[in-house]
Amino acid sequence: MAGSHTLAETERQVSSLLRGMNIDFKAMTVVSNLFRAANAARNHLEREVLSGNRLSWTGFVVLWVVWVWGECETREIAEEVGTSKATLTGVLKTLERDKLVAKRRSKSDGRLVLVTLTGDGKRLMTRIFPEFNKQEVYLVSSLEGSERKGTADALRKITLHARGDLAQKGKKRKR
Amino acid sequence: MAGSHTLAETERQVSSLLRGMNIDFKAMTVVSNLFRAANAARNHLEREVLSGNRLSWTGFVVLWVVWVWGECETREIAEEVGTSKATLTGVLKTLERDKLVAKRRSKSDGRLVLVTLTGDGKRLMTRIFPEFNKQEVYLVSSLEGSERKGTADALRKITLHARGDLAQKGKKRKR
DNA sequence: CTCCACTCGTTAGGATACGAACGAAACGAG
DNA sequence: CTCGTTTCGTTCGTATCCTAACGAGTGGAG
Repeated sequence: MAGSHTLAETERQVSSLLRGMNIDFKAMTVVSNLFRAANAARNHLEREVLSGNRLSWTGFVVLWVVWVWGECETREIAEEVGTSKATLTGVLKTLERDKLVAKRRSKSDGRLVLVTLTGDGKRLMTRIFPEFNKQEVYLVSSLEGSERKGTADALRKITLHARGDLAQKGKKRKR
Repeated sequence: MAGSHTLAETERQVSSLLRGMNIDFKAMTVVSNLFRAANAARNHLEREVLSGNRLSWTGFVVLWVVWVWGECETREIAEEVGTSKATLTGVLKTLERDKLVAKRRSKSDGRLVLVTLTGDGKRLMTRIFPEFNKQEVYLVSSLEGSERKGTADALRKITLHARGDLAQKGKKRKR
């Protein structure tokens, strides 16, 4: 988790390996810092908030979506959480086993499955979300107010850009 | 993956659920955008570069570390990659099966295992890393030059802050 | 030299993750 | 109504991913 090597050291090594291949180190730095930060933040939140409550990261995100938006179709949850349908099936199985969510079939469309929070699920989220947000505050506490907005904006741009070609690919798939 | 709901909508929902509990939405926004961006970027890179080469994300990162730094102890790789030792064992097994890395025991310390890239591994990295970097450039291409530096700096701050308590916990574990 | 605490990598067991293939349900065209 | 297509969630197979427990190797204390 540490990434003990300095950026400058890494840069020197990569330079000598790819001499004359025109590597953009600035871009590399932004992207690698993105993954380092996301990893570190996720580990922090899992350690400080989730593991003590027997919750996985994805399990928590699923609970959060259903908690905020109420009864959801599983395809909506998968979309919002950012996992495949197959993964969500497994995560919901775990959450259902732990009595945190309940599933039922839609009456208007027999293919759909609707998910709701149980009483336990609601109580759990009401209890731990404030803790979770407290740790979010901790994570960004080394950033100035203006820096937070700028960072959030930049991250949003990266997200949209990365997803851009995804939408195009979806359209192209005509068969 | 989409996250179709607006921030304002989400904020309204969360507000009504936690009325009077003092949630910091700015911090929530930064952190959630961090995860969205990292997820989207990772999916983009897996789709555009890795999946065509039968490489998993972690497998690629492991190859990258060994490629840049030369023969490595497995504990160093795990540290640098950010996974547990147990996970690395499995990933190395896959990479070894695909003839991309080779392992050998250290002679000076019989507990250590040293990992090197095979010829195939080196050729693979020499071929795909420029592609990978090209996609990194694509990912940050919507950011101004100054914005890139600011974002990288902010992400570095978050990483260090998130890891801060980890180091303390490590020290406390006396037993 | 003999313990013994410590550090390695691996294993065991369970949960998460994906693409591909599948069966059930919905629904348009004929 | 019937057929073909599409859209669901699930299942299957495989690969990550974690913690905990483990066996082997190390090295200091006595």
